[in-house]
Amino acid sequence: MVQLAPNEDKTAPPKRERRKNARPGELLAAALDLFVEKGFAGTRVEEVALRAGVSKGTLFLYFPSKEELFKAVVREYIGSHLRAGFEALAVRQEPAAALLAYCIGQWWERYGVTKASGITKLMMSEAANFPELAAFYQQEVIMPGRALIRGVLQRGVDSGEFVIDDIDNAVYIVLAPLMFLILWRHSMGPCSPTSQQIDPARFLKSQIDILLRGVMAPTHGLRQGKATRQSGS
Amino acid sequence: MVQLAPNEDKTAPPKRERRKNARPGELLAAALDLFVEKGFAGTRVEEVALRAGVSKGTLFLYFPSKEELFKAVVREYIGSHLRAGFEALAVRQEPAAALLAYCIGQWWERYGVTKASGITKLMMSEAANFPELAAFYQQEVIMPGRALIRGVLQRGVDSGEFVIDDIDNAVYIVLAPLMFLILWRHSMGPCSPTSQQIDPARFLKSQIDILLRGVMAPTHGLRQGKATRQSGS
DNA sequence: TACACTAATAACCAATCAGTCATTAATGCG
DNA sequence: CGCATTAATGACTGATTGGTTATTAGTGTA
Repeated sequence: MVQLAPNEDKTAPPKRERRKNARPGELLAAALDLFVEKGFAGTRVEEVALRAGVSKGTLFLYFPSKEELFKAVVREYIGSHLRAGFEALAVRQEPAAALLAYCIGQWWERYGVTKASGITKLMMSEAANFPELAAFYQQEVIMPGRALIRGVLQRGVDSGEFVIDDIDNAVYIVLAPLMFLILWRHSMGPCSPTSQQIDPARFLKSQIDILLRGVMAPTHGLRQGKATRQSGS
Repeated sequence: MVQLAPNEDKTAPPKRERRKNARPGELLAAALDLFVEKGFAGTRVEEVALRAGVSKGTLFLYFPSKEELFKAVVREYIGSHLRAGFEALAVRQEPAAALLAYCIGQWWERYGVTKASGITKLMMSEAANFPELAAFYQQEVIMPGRALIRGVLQRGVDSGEFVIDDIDNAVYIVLAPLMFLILWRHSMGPCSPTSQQIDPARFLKSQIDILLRGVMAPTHGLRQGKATRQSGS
């Protein structure tokens, strides 16, 4: 994998490697790691560069500033999930309740549990200090995300499955537990005694059951008593 | 109000004032303002001192470090609310559902809408970067807060009003929308277009109605269809 | 092998900030 | 009034960090 340079016959890799097309991806991956771990302000660009195996100067060769580096991370690691969501909304034809459960499940499995979800926490944390980043995130993530959930709910209303007076508020009621879970996982969660840990799957299931009960039209089912109950220790 | 010093016959107040017992409170108030506005790491102690009308050196005369200053702010502005909560739990004898609604209402009116709630957002934001502060907050706020809500829910279970299998999870289901609301208000909220603003009262009412529906024992009422619906534009 | 091109580097700059300390000046007391 | 006490100051330190740039060294080509 590492080509031996003849400068020293040991296993020493060459000091400088020219890999112009590999650098951006490696820098983005390193930046994601560190932004999630330490926040935007708390991350030093030199550390990002070092983790990506280059010097600080090289980083600025590929991204003009720390802010642009962050924006690139968002585009790379969040944009794809949103696109997948809209794709699902377009092609899946199951009932709206199932679609909602599916979306939330996918959101958790493919985003919530990953490192990338730290970006959401980071934005909530630092939006006030970096208004330009906040505006970017608002435009690039929040508005599409809200539109996506709104689309799911609207479909349920149109088909008669759901009865929702105030869809805008309902969108937030869907979002709140998801945001809370992410926030918790990336902030106080790791500091909590293990006895008080949140079980994400159980928490989400409870919330979704309660939520669906609240929006399902009376004519539709979901009458199983198991809704918000689990047998748990 | 300002005593004229004879050094200049203008309205100039004396350059130095000795007010040993007033300083801590003024510093704490200034610190709350700035911590909430800019976060812990983002706040400069000199700025806190200046806002309190003293020099940086004076601040360190009363608080040995920035971290201790923050802890003092938490004790001053959050501790009191928790004590009030436990007091309410001890003396109020209404049904548990009403007590829960009362607590949440009070929490919002007396904490959520105030500047102090920014501390909660701040901790969620910066816990990862300041483990010592996180541990302090865990001990001083989260554990008592959780115990408080747990107490309310437990009373409902004991009296037969509520049926809750997994009380620990239920505590988080009560907490999540509250945390979300605070987080939103102090982070992305101010960046949102006015058309997409959250109406806190409506949001909370919706969530509580849904929640109560989920935990009320079948024999108990709460059968009014108005639960999660409002006539809204 | 010699050369041109440019990816990569590391030293450098200017700005920022938590915490210190010698100095200064209110204040209360005799 | 005059002095001792101590609250308050602000200049200073040392460490950190975003961003710049002159220099160095891989790489492909002839």
